[in-house]
Amino acid sequence: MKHSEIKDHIIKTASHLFYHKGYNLTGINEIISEAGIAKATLYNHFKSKEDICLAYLQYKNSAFLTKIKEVCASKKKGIGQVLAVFDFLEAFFKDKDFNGCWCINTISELPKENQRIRSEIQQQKNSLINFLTELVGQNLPDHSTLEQQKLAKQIYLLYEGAVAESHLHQNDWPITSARELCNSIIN
Amino acid sequence: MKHSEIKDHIIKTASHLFYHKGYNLTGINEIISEAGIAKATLYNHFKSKEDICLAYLQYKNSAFLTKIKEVCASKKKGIGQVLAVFDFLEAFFKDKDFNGCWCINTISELPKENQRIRSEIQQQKNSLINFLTELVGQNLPDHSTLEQQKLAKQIYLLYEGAVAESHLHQNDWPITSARELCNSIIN
Amino acid sequence: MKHSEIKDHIIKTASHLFYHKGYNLTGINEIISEAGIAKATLYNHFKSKEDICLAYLQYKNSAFLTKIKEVCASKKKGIGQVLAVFDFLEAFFKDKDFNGCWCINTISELPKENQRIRSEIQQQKNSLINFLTELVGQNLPDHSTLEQQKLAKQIYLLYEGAVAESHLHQNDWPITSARELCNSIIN
Amino acid sequence: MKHSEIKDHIIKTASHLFYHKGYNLTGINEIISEAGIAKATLYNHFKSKEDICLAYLQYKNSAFLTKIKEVCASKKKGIGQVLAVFDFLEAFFKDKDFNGCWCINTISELPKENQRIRSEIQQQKNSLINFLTELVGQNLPDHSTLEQQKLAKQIYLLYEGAVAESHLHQNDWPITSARELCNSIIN
DNA sequence: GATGAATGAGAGTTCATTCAT
DNA sequence: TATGAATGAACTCTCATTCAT
Repeated sequence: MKHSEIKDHIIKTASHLFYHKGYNLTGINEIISEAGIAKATLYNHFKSKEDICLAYLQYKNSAFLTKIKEVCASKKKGIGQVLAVFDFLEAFFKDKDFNGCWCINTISELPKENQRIRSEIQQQKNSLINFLTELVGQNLPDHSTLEQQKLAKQIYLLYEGAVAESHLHQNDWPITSARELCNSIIN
Repeated sequence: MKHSEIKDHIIKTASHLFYHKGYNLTGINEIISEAGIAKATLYNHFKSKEDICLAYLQYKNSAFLTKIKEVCASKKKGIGQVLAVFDFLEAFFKDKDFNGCWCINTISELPKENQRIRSEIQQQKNSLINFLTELVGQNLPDHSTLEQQKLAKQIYLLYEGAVAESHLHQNDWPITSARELCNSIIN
Repeated sequence: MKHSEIKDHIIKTASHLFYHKGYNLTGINEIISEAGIAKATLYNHFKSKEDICLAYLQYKNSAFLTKIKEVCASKKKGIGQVLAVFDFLEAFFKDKDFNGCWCINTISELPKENQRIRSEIQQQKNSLINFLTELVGQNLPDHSTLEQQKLAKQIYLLYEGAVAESHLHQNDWPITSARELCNSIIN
Repeated sequence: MKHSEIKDHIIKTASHLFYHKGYNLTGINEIISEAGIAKATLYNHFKSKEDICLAYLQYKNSAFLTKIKEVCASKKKGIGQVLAVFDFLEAFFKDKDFNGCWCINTISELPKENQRIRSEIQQQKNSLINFLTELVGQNLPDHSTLEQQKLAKQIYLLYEGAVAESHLHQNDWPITSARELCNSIIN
């Protein structure tokens, strides 16, 4: 395995564990034994557990953005492309891999002082808002830019609420509910 | 101090620490040193750390429900009483004690297997939905019962989203945004 | 309940726990909750856990001597009365309450320095040897006093081995085997 | 020090403490400070205290079997080789390291539920019975196989009784007594 | 005489990280 | 570069005993 392949392998292994068991509840030992590497090898690729956390967040977000954009693009232009974010979420929720939002999960586990992770998470959320703003811009051209921005934030709020609550209640009604509400404001 | 006073004292101390530092990052040692009691004293009052966690959640929720009901009741009957949940949240957010939702924070830190805490949290969220349903029922009597229930869930989603996102972004725009969206659907 | 009745109640409760769970593995809390008394009440009757241990040993030994003498006395005079110690043991072993020898069990759990308990146990064992010496003296009068003493000690050894090994192997072959060997030396 | 050397070092240190102070009365802290290693180092070599206990029992038994076989083999073939088990015991008793039987001592300290340790101990005892059966088979060839097995079990009982009682009474008369009785049944 | 709340000391175990090889 | 052994600090929890009431 090449150097970067090992790193990828570590990130994937750690991501699965962090996402499903939680950051603090996943030990370094678990990561290395799952990844089948030596402890020092892990520390050759990452300075600390926190660095792996950062890589985990980026890995998750990157895959997420790719997928959600894909799903939206697959729909016919117009309102449907906007509502597609909830179609994506519905599928995401039904996937056995679903365990809520990695950002929310992670931020809850870290001390307030940890600015490094916190700002990464804020950036990720901003990138989602940006995507939604573009999506609204492209598909609801009749609204003013200001209104588009306002709508994007509201959809973002609905999306975030739906992720968290479908996870918490283990039920997809929050997604349905958010979708309906979204539909009513973009018509 | 009487038995129950000590217990209350422990709950308050632990609650502050759990809420602000996180459950896993708060050690028993920190709780006892902050509370000024011996370790065994704590364990005379609580069987385990998890039991303290449960008491913490209940303490938080109880205070929360009291306060939000108070704020809503203080407004003039009608739409205002419904929107008041966001007034409450605005004040909550501005309080220096604000650190997001204790339920969301806590559930992120616990293993999936922990059904005891998870179901407490689900119950708390359901009690909020129930409150919102009553609130809508009393203040928006023109809607059908079914529509009232749907509205309550949507407001719940907006509220939850606003809590999480104002916390995450350290900014109150999500509250304002949720309030506006709420306003638009109840008019 | 009278003072001495409470004491008896504590001894019986503690004895059951000590005998079945072991001395160190039985906590004071377990004793009081099982006995239904307050912690300080226990300490009003016993200076320390060690004192309860002493009372436990004496309680066990006293009941044991009474019973074994009873069983032996119930047999027709002669060899049968001697072999009856193994009849007693057989019945003891089959009792669901059987958990080996309290003396051996207890001495294994205590530091060498604890002379108080150790000498109590040695006394108990000597009282058993004395009983066996009497038993042999009364039932095997053809042997010399010296031979009787030697026989008594050998029977004691066989008895002790049979108790320990039937307990360890959870099987009564050691009792049968000891009985046979005993039979062969007293004929 | 190599990995296995450290492990051996831990086993030896723990064995000495377990055997002389008892399993429950020996803390992990005592083992590590005596062994001069860090706590986590110990837990890198052993999963739990119970695992160290198992290694202790095996270490003791292995040394015991080696030694007793050696002593028996050193005698001239015949009755003497059988009686040699008590010669071994006599020497064992006189050794300042003598503290009774590790199996009996340990089993007394453990909860009934601990099948892992209990079965190890039963195995060890069975291996002793097997050795005695071989010994009798080789040195008392005139007896039938059945009689040999019966004899072996009786000698086992005598041996076990002698170990426990010499330890309890801190006197070697039980060994002498057992030896004589053994002598009388194999002639 | 009876209570139950409080305690200091210590239990076994796990953690992320480092370092010599 | 890759390793695995070693670590100090922290973890949750339990113990027998005491003391004010």
